[in-house]
Amino acid sequence: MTVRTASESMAHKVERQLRGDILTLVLQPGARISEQEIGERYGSSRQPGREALIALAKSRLVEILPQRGAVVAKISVSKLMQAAFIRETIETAIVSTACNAFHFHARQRLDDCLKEQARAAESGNRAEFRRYDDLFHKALAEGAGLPMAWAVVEDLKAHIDRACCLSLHAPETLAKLIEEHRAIVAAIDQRDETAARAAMTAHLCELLHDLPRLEAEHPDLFE
Amino acid sequence: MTVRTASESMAHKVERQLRGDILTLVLQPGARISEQEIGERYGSSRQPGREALIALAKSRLVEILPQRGAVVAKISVSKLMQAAFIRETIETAIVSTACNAFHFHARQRLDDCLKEQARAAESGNRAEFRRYDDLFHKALAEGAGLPMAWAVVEDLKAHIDRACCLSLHAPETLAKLIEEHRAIVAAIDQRDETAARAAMTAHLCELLHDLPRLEAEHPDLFE
DNA sequence: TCGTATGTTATTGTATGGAAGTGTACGCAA
DNA sequence: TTGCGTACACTTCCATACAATAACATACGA
Repeated sequence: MTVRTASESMAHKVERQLRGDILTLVLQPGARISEQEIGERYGSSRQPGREALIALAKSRLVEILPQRGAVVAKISVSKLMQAAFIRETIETAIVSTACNAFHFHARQRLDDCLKEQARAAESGNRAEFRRYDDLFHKALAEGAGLPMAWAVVEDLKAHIDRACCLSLHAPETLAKLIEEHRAIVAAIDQRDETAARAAMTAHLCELLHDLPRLEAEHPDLFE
Repeated sequence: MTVRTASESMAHKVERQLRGDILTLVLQPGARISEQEIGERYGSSRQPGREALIALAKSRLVEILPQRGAVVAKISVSKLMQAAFIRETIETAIVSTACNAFHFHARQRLDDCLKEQARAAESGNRAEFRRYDDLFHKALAEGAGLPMAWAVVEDLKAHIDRACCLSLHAPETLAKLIEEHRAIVAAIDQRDETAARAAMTAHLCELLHDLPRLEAEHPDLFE
């Protein structure tokens, strides 16, 4: 037990896997989880499980009830709307900045992401699609010289992602998302701040359309 | 040992105190700290010390060197500038929102903060002044219906605060800060978004003037 | 029946032992 | 002197033992 793979600590591994299972709704909102249980689930003792829970509680993905246990946080419309608002605020500022100065090597990464994302969309690999979606937004932030901004957004995004997981996007929706990414890149290349901000806003709004329907269909997963 | 005071766990207490000592430069940037040492310093065993270090590493206030120890993060101009940028982005969005709708009970809190802050400024109590400064910004966010936004800003603010701690403000500077707060409130009362955003931007820029001087005077505290 | 007291169980919170990793000092040979 | 190898000290990281606490069930008395 506890054979550490090269560089990643057990605690970090448990945290990463637990976060993944929560974000993909493998662990459903409202589920009770204990440190012990989490440790066993991912092949460790209580201690790494405990650290994972504390870490995820900081992102508000789990709620720790003192002396009693923890539960996977339910999807909160309020938290989701706030996260979406803050995300839009930050990401529009990112693309604004990107229009004025963009690091060369990050520009290349944007194209790579677009390509890989298109491939994932074709093969219907949603996990891969999402991964490159994240990498795209990360590359935008880094290109604008604002890596911390992505760290903030990534944390907020968790609350949005679980809702996204409920609304299974059709292939044409995936294609549309890629097109929106292209529009953002085009606006940055032309240094057109107004267009870039508008493109980013449109891109992020995409996700909120279905929210009322989702809540109606899955009332038990919402707060 | 380990007598828990009602509701706060030892781990949480150690984290709070350690954060305080780092933000006020009692623990200087660059200082090496171990779990053991932190535990002893605040009267606990290694475990709460460890949890505190992990928590503060998440806010990037300490850097954990795997298998080796931890150091108080040096003040990074890059992180500081990014934090300031993101903070300004979020807080201007907050006051924009506040102009369109502001919760009544939070409005009262704003006035309370202004009053208490003025009192702290007169008596020269800087810690108290800061505390009400935070509460003011928090009340703004909550009044706008965006408590999560404050949570994000509060975390980012840490990087800015340490630099602020270096530049000892004169009493007239404190008065000026309060005046800026008043201007923000006035703009919100008049529902003047443009003025509110401008007032907030001016208020936050205040802090960055001294930065080059500070870095020159304390090169060892910077990255 | 209702409310209170008590015991049981599950869980966290804390302390501590031990394994493994990292850097350093030292000795020794070339 | 320089380079190398070994031993050592220090630290994290994980596992586990123990204490404290909250919730629940159950028993008891009014």
